[in-house]
Amino acid sequence: MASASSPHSGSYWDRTPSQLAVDCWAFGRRRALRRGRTRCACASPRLTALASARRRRCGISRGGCRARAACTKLARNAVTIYDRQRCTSIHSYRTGLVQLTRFPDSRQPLGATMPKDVITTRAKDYNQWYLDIVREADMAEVAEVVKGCIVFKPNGYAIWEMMQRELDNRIKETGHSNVYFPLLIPESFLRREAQHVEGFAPEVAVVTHAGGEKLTEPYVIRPTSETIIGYFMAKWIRSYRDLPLLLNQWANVMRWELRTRPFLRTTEFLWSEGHTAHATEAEAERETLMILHDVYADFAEQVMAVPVIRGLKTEQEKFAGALRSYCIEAMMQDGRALQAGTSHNLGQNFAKAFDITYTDQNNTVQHCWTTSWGVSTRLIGALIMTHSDDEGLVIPPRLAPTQVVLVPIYKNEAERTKVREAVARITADWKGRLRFKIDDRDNLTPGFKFNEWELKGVPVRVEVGPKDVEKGSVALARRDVPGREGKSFVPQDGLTERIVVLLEEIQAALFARALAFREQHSAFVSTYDELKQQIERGFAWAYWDGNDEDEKRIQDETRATIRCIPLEQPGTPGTCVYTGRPTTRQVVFARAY
RNA sequence: CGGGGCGUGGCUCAGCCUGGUAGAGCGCCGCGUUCGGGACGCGGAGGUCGGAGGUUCAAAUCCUCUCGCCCCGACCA
Repeated sequence: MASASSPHSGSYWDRTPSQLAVDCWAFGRRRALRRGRTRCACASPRLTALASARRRRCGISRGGCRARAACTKLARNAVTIYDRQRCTSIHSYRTGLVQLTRFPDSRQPLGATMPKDVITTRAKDYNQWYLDIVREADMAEVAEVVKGCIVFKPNGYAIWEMMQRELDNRIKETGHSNVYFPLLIPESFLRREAQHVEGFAPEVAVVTHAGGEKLTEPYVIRPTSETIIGYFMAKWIRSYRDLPLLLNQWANVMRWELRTRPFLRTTEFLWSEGHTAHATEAEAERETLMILHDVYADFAEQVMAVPVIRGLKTEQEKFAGALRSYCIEAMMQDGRALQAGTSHNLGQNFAKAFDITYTDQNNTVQHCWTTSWGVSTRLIGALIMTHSDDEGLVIPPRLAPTQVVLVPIYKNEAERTKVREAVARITADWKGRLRFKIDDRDNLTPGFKFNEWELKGVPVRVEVGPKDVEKGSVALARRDVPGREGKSFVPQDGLTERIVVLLEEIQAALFARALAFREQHSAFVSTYDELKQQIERGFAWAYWDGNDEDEKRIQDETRATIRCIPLEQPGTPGTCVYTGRPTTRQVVFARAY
């Protein structure tokens, strides 16, 4: 990805809207202008070419212009420069010698704000598109004062609250209780489980001082809570009658990542972490899978409209300290995989490390079998990258904090009164049935509001203007079909019912679209060459009978990993894509976030 | 930790090479005209130029140190 660097470098210019690209600007300070010593500087080969053509037309010899008159003339044909983020003019002299005017073939008026282009298109730069959505939909802001952290702004946090609500319901319905454990964990706790410490040690933050003194034992800021919860479970569980112990915690955790991206990977993130203890392995396994299916996959597909593949992680990819890790994997619009949730059967590893034991019916002391599972604010990233488009965020109706926005339209006081009455009548029965907002800000034009709500992903927009008041109609626009195409005019009668139906229709359409995308970008591969090609497009399904080393080698060579061994297997025999050995097991390869 | 870039009104950035009055657009505030897909005019407020030293009659600009952020890589998923 090119970086937005100084205006003198090519990359900066290459990213400005093409037909507006700009050519050259006079620089130098006023004193220089007074002395007639202004130079014209040009950037990027294309712009240089444009500028020299213009210079020829203006009768200026090479090397920029020195004379005052020439400079004025040159500048008159120049255009202002637009900055990438706001696409606003960043440089125009209104005084002095330099009067910037329109570039002849530019269709945009100078200085006017430029719509569109505030979001980089997906085709141009997927990475930048993602960041643009996060910023323009006002979901989060990079907290530049705290490395790798973000501020969850109201629009982003509201989505998290919706996720919390839905997940919390499911977690409680399946018998779990919420608890809260300390943020700080004695460093020694982490070391008790060998694989666990190996997995997390490099990325924990450690508190060494407090109260003005060095601590005798440092605390780590929890990267996850298996250890401290394990410690307390050991105290709480005495007999089989205390089992199963089913806990969930809503918390923040910290993992010191080197490379971060809003929501997808941040130093601190919010999540739900479940921790349970059971009497038998079978029961723990049942719990692990139940969470995967009934809580995580169900939430992802039914609420987020994100189709997921449920699978088992390979040894390579499993949680540090787990017996087995299961996951749900989703496909983003660039064909890369995103792990949207994990559920681990921890076996007796933590039970042994923390001495979590119980006395069974036969008065024998046994180690418990524990599980843990989690989903995080990363889901917000999954949401964005699954449904959103070049116009902005798209939120599925069941998850949308605001499902419907109503924009009243009027020119004068008389119209305003009429429209307002109609709006009151129309929305009378919305309360309790729809999550809605009425955008009655009167310092903004309707057009601006349409775009803004589209940018923010509200699923349905209703417009009510004077014409609608006369005709008894409204304009109804659906976000999953952006722009004017998604707009239709419908009668006010029965509108509420119509919207309720439409919301479900949008929900289903989003899921169907995401599923179709995933299918189009998935393929079965039988050779290593095919595998290499397919992971450029999306998911590669393949027979697999390799070992850890084979897997690592593939990752080094292709940057792709085995995302999971899907739980649904075809069951038919085939040959391993890498080793050629016969097997019935298929896996999914992909590049991952 | 290596390589690169950047710190100037709320935001995005000019100005620095060649030292001499702090600039623009957007945003914000006020008034007026507008309002069915990103409106416009006029007026206004707003900046110890990241920090500390140094050079100089004079530093946003030159020198030294320092702090911070971003990008690419390494790491992680």
